[in-house]
Amino acid sequence: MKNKLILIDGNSIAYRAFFALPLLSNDKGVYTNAIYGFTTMLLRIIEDEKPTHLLVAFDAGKTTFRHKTYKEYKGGRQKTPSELSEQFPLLREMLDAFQISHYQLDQFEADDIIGTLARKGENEDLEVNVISGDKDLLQLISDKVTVSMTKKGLSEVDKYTPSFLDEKLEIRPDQIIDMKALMGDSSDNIPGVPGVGEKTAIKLLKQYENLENLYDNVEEISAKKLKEKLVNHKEDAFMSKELVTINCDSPIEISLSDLTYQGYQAQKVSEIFKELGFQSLLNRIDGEYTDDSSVPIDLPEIDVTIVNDITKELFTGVEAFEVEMLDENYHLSSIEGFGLVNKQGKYFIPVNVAIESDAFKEWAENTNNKKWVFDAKKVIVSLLHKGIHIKGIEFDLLLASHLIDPSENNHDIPAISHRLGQKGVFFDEEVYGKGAKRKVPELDKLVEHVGRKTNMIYQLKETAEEKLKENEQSELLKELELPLALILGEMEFTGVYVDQKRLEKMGEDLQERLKTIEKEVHELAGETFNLNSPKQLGPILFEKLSLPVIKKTKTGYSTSADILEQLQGKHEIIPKLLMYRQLGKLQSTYIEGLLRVVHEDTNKIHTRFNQALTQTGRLSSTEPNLQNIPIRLEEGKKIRQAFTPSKEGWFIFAADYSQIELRVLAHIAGDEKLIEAFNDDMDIHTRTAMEVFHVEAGEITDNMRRQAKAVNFGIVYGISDYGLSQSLGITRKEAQKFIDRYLDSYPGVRTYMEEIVQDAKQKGYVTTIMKRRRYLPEITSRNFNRRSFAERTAMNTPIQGSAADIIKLAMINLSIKLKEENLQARMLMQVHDELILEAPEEEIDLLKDIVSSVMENAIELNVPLKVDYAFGKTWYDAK
DNA sequence: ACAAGCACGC
DNA sequence: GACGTACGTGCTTGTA
Repeated sequence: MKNKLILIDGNSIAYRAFFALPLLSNDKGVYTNAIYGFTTMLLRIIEDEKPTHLLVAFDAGKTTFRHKTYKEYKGGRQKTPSELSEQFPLLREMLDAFQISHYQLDQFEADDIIGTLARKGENEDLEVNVISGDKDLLQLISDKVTVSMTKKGLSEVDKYTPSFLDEKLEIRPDQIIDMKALMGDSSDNIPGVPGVGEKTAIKLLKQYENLENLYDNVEEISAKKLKEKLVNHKEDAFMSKELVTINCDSPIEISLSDLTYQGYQAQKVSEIFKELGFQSLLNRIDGEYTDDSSVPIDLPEIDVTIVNDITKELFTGVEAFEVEMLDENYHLSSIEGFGLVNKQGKYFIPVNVAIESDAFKEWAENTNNKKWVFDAKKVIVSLLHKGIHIKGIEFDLLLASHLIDPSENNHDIPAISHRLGQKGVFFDEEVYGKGAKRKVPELDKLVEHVGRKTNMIYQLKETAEEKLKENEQSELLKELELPLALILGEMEFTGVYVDQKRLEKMGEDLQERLKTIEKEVHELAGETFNLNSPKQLGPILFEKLSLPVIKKTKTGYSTSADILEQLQGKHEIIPKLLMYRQLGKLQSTYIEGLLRVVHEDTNKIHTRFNQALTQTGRLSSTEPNLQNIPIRLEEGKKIRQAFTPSKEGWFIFAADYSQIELRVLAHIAGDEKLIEAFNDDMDIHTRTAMEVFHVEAGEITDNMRRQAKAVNFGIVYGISDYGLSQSLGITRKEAQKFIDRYLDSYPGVRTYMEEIVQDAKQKGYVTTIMKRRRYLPEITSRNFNRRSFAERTAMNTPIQGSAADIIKLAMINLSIKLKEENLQARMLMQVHDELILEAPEEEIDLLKDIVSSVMENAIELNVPLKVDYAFGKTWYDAK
């Protein structure tokens, strides 16, 4: 049998594994996902490919010989996340256990090591296979060298041979470097020729073979723009070619004979698997060494007592408390048990023991008993479902973690504890399994897990509070987010009544109209197809009906609404498709979707507001999302007729802030003109139009106001010139001109924008009025796009985040006021800048005053806050 | 189970 | 025909 050499691009595969897998960690809190992914791949290679020679090559360090050619090589790259870099030493240990050679070489990259050894192997007549996710390596392909390219994830690879490459890209292996030289590579910061992408590069190479010949004949290129760019960036192109060319003659100190692979020692490998917690991989190892006494977990022991009888003595007045559920939706999920940790011990309380106990209820409902929890709102709501009104929550680890750094997207107890430097808790997934396999484990496992989690809350409270104190955010948690959690919990528990009959009736009407339109579209198309499938629709529009292609997506033709709108008038199928889309959305998301989440027992919708998710401090809403119920188009707005008060004779009352973000901007920026505009209570879009177009109020056309509105919108949401150009259907240059003129008109805003970016660069973060924080590490990136995005975020987050702070303050004050006034009125929903309540008729007049004054006075700014309100028999009518 | 494409709100 | 473009949630298709 022929000898087989496998060369693995270590960095590339580790990166892929890291991003493809969830952030797993073992019982000691060490992250293991990249190692796990890497190892499964190794096992598969060893089993399936049976290599005789094997090597894993790594990149050496920061600088390489390529940096001499180009200082900016790989510039602007995001730093390797620490969660990944900490896995590399362990990965090397793993390779040692497998007795697999691994190698790195100062000043050279893994690519060069692989290239050099691939050529050597080829010369010795070995069958060579390179494994990587980096397309640059395709240049090594030959009759004897194949390259396996990981696709999404790790389990799938494309095996590139010369013929496969020809089939895919229609070029030869040696042309890869010419292609890359023309295209550039933004991830490695290789410039290439701007405006040339894969398609153009290949077209050029088909005609001219290589870069040198292309430039010898550049004069004959007819496309003017393209030729100009090629000529202007000739140097870049040749330098890029040099950069992407793999050095196949690197000064390596190892030879092929060092790479011989003779199998691994099962014992060593299984030891390291156990250390890393790779239970599932243990039985994939050959050899006699197996240890079937279930693997002991060497987390420090934890002693959790199961409580079967609750007495007052169980409580000390300060305890960590946890409600354990397997389903995210705490309105529906059953409770598996409660965790309780105090200075006396760690306890697990079975559900019935707790809720049938008077002592438990007394403890929970007494505000003097302080509770430290994870996700206060979940605790509040799940106990409300059991008739218990828990009070005295003075710390929430989830909310604290989100305030400390909202960009962390994992706020599980294990993830937080890892960040705060504590170990000793499992991920839910490790204990419960995932997907369809998720289930409640045996009691002792459950008890231990709940005990560990609750203990972690107990342990981490101080550390988290110290961090908050450092950031001056203690008040933000205690006075804003925690009280808000209680209010949101009550809103969710109260729920919103929906008129199901009305929804069903609307659904039936829609169904008929959809069917009619579908038939008409099929007739116009001359065939039946699935209207909901862009994949099927694309070819019909752009091939069969020959409509002009405006935009393509990765997988085919774009058929999005803005594209279809541009095709209006070209074919009578277009308006029908747009109507079908509009009605189909209503039917699936808002009629069927809402009906699906109505609770049987209450006939109401009980959303969940996520208080610890967004980067700016806004809330979000799920199951259902009550923050995106249609309003713009009349057809969709009718959905709101199904949202009605829950009691006879009551009304829906809705109040919204007028232009709160722009008012906040006026305040923060201290811009005189903008402040004046709001003091005079002017129509802000008209005012902006006057400033931007230098005309008097009377001369403003509808179109000017529309454009000014889009610019204001852009300022509020931090969109780019590109974003503005899209929303106005103008060029990017024109959009940029609008932005410039806006900033000329409001010089205070310009100064603010400049200063906040500088400030963010210096501090690394921006803050809101209430000291909410958002870190912007990419603001110093050398990558233009990343940096620009961070800059816009720096400008926008204080505006949007402060607006979010203000409405939260208003909700807290309103809740207090409603109680003081002994009103039955109650809040039901929050939609970023508006509050929706329900109230008995006799309270409406009072509410007009109370709600608007509480909202307007939530905070003192140097511009007035303005609130509009309305009420009606349904949400639709409250307009 | 997951990605892609699309569409709704602020 | 470039690369990526405010924030979210949730639907349907299509492939694994």
